Amino acid sequence: MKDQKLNPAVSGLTLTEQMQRGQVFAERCPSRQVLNHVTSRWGVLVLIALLEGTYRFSELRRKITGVSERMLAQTLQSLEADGFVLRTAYPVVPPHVEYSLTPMGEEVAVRVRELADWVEINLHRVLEVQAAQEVSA
Amino acid sequence: MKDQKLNPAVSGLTLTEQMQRGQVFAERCPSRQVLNHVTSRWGVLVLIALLEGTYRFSELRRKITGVSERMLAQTLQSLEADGFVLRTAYPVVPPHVEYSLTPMGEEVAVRVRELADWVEINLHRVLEVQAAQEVSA
DNA sequence: ATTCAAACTTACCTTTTTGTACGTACTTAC
DNA sequence: GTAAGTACGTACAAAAAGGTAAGTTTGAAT
Repeated sequence: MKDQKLNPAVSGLTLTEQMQRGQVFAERCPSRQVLNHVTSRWGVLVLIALLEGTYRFSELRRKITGVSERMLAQTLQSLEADGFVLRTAYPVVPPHVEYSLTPMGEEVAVRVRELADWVEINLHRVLEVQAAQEVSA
Repeated sequence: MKDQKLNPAVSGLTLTEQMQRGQVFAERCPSRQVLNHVTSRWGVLVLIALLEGTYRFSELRRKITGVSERMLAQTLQSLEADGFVLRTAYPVVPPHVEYSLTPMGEEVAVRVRELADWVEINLHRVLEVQAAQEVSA
């Protein structure tokens, strides 16, 4: 009931949400780990890529410039373990494996993409700040 | 005009945004670095914390359980360099320094918090998936 | 006189993450 | 018959991130 004491941007959360909120600040909360998976260097890019549709392993590798096979495999596995990515393997030779988002994966990916979009769109503002600080430094 | 070919979640972007989109997939794009700053282990937590208001260094340290002084200082510096965090030092002894979000910082932080909120609120779903996979593994 | 507190910085060391290179199994292309 | 493509696993090495502990500065409290 003392919601108004908080920053206005914080209001709009239900009581349940309020109670859940703040757990990330706790050291041992598993939410930190899940968050680390989706915000990991390659996790972010994989999620955004898969929002566009289904991709094969090597297609993803070509799309996400700079990932090693090892890292891509590892990232996909952790996202699969969290239930964000669906792996479909067709038992043919050469192997054919498709990756897509689960419904839950889409939900996170949308948020991740919004963040990435903001960064891309506002990148020039950040670069301006950085440039301005170099001068005054 | 062929927006409909894309995943519906992707539409709603302007042409300019469409053109900017995809730069993150390029290896050397600076947006990747900025993204790494805000999605870094401690960066996420600092941004969310500062959405609640202004904090002093040691207050942040107590709030974000598990950060070392070294990491907190480093994180704050990179966020300041990107123009997301405003550092205000009062020349008194002992030192008094306040950290808050710049307008630009609030914009990112809101997105970061939405992502973190989703994770916290849906954590149980993730844990259920993880538990189910352990059985079948 | 000694301790404490703030907000760091620095040196040193450990842990985690990431990359490189190679191996695998099988088939198609040259 | 040799190379290439597919989707990885694995060993080793380098790089990056992170932690620990100590030092700094100055005034106020004990």
